[in-house]
Amino acid sequence: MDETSQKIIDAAMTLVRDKGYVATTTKEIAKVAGVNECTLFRKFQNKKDIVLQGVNQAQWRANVTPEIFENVKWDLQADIEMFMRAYMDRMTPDFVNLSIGLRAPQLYEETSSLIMKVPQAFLSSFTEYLVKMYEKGKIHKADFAALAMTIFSSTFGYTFLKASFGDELSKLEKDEYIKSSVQMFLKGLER
Amino acid sequence: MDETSQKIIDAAMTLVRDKGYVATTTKEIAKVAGVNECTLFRKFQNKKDIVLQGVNQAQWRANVTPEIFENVKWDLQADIEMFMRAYMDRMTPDFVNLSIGLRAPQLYEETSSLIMKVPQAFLSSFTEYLVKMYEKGKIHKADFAALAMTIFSSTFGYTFLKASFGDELSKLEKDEYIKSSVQMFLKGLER
DNA sequence: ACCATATGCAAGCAAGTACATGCATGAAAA
DNA sequence: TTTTCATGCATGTACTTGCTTGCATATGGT
Repeated sequence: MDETSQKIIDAAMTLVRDKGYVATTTKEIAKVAGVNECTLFRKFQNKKDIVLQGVNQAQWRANVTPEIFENVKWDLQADIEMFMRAYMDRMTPDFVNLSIGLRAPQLYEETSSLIMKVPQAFLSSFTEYLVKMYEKGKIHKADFAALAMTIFSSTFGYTFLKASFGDELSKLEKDEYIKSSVQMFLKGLER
Repeated sequence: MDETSQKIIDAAMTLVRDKGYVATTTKEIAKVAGVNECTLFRKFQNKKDIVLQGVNQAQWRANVTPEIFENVKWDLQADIEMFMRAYMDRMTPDFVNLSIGLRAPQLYEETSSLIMKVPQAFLSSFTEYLVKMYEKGKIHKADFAALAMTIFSSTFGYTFLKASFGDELSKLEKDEYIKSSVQMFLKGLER
């Protein structure tokens, strides 16, 4: 990837994040990238191509993969905190807004599976973790997929609400939120 | 509000929900409403005006207000279930998608406070409820604003994820989700 | 010195977009 | 019956949008 193409992709992704795919014009992409508009079409087939190449770059993805949950300590409190923090550290407001900016009918088909990968990675890793904790006798029997969904939803929900409304909805800091949530989850899980 | 204007608003809101504000054209609004395009501009100042009048109509809002939480039973399990169900019944996938469709730079300033009202209503009502439950000696002392945020986030998160990905992310039904979540929340709250 | 390549610049094009207007028509109110 | 009003229809306007093209210039490799 040459420097010019990268500048174009970065400009496009930034704009999509800030105003959405449809509202992002090729003219503005060129301006932000500091290149002439026709250069866009020499480097890429069309506007959509720019964004699709962007979403396939590591730096324009929230890097939430099953691997980041590898070093679990088999301590419920520490591990749930780690899971939540791992998600929140990677899924920054920028990535939340980018995911929403990509929600255009013209793109949805090609990006939705990619966008879904992050929640999927979290959910399956966490469900697996709970099952193993049960096998170790550390938590009592329950519907682990459902509990994983609850804990993920609350993590996702907080992240999304913060990205959308900032401190206007809740002034609660990430660390406080995690701590207080985990306290409640713990008692519902421990045997 | 005459019938024609209402048809125009309904068409506009439906399209904004399905493809977003910027991608929604006046031509298509007219087509879906079954009127001539120029009629739009006889009834409304401009495209934005149509949508703004729409968001100010009750039927285009998820009717989540503090009043819906009035008939609490002061029974933790029943009440949390009621709170979650009340939100989910009103905040349908259609409303979730509409909220996202309204996220356009041209509209954001005038609609964000309206969109935020629903989470605000839920959060403040639920925090208030927890405080009263504490005063009644039914739950132990905790950071009630934080706990309310956790429970709301998980409710919001599930609703949003379902609206976005349907059953592809989780096949969990609403009722199962509520039941399983509340079980976990309960043990973390009860004294 | 020569040449390939990348880019800027200017112009343009076809389609689309929000919005406007003058006139005809039909239905309802007077 | 006459008048008023809402609407359709056709046409138009000013502007934007994605995308293209031909030519000039600069840069760096050989």
